[in-house]
Amino acid sequence: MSLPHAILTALLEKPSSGLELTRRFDKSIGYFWSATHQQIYRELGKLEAEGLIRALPAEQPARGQRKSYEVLPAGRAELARWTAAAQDPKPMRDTLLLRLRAAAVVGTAGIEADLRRHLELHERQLAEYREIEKRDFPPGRDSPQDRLHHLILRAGIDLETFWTQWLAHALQEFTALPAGGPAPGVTDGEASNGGAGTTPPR
Amino acid sequence: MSLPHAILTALLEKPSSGLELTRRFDKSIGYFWSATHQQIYRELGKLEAEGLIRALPAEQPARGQRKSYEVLPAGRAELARWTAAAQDPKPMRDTLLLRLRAAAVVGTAGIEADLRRHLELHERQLAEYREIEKRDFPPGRDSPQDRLHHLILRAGIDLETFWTQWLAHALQEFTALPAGGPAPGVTDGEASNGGAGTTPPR
DNA sequence: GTCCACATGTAACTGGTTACATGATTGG
DNA sequence: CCAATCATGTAACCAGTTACATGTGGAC
Repeated sequence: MSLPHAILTALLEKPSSGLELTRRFDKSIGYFWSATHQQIYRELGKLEAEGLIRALPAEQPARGQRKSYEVLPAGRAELARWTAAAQDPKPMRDTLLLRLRAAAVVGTAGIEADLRRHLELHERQLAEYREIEKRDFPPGRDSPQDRLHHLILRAGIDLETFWTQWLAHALQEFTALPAGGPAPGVTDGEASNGGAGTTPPR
Repeated sequence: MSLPHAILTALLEKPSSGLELTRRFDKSIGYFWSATHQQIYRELGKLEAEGLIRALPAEQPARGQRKSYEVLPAGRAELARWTAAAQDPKPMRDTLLLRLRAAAVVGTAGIEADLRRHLELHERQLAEYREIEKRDFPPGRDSPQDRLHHLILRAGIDLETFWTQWLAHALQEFTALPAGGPAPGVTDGEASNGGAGTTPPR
């Protein structure tokens, strides 16, 4: 139940149309809560039906016509309630770690290139965050809003820093590893054909 | 499409029944790819239908009777293919950061307690990881499998370290912040009732 | 024999993803 | 007036979640 609240936040920061929201979800809020335009339109419909937001007046006969929304008092109240409510952190889900675990069983062949690619992606993201920090948070400005936004950005920066460092370390480790084939030292009873492509992918 | 591969990995490490898998997904693999027993049974069914795994023989008339599975060559091949295939990292989704962003608009009242709680949870997880490291990775042992597993655990440790540090920093920042009410300096045109509870939660 | 823990499973729902459809506006 | 682009929307699907149902075997 987070998307509606992400939208409420975005709309409070600035009333917008569906497409404007979509664009803003490509950066800023989207850095930690992404959404596609289909999700956003669907959710805008629900929020309007529930009376948490309303379309800004300006006679719109629907399709092709831009429609902007603003948050109603009830929407602001709901957002405040949600923000203050206790929520458990979700258990993390990371495919890359899963793939490494799999590689320990079926062999590391092929995965190294993708680690390198991920490292590059994270480095790029980190650079982008640092750029934003330099641009939007020069020393001196520190209203409560600034401090909170900076704090959030810091989380992004530190996370990307973690990933780049860990991936660099992982790649280093890989060069020390024997080879790429099916993991030596691991055998299974009868089903051992070495992992060649016997079957079409699912 | 990661759950089936998580299961294949787990089954290659050790053939198991559905419930055994469920238990193993509460730790180990579950630390970075969690799953409930319903998901697991459903997926075991699919994997068997596709010929990637098979039930170990021992006449089982279904319900209430434990049924163990092992991976077939085709399953191992599919896992190797998936492991080596390039995959983009998923954009991250974090509710806590979203809530902070919302707090910058509707006020920080109430959120501090939950930050403190999260900090405690992450500290506990970190301690658990360190415990595992001490137990399972004493200096000296370093087969390729050990190195990979240790590398994965390291990711967990470093991630939890990041969260604990960031949360501690955030809480420090909070004590310096003015107060808890609706964010000062932010006003919106007409819909400003201060965020009091006008409406029942959705 | 009854109760409880173990083990497998079904059904309904929610949120996110992918593919596609349709109308309006604008530049050439 | 036609193509490209902007803008809103529908439909089908898939993965994960929640709640519940059913059978087995052992402890008492």
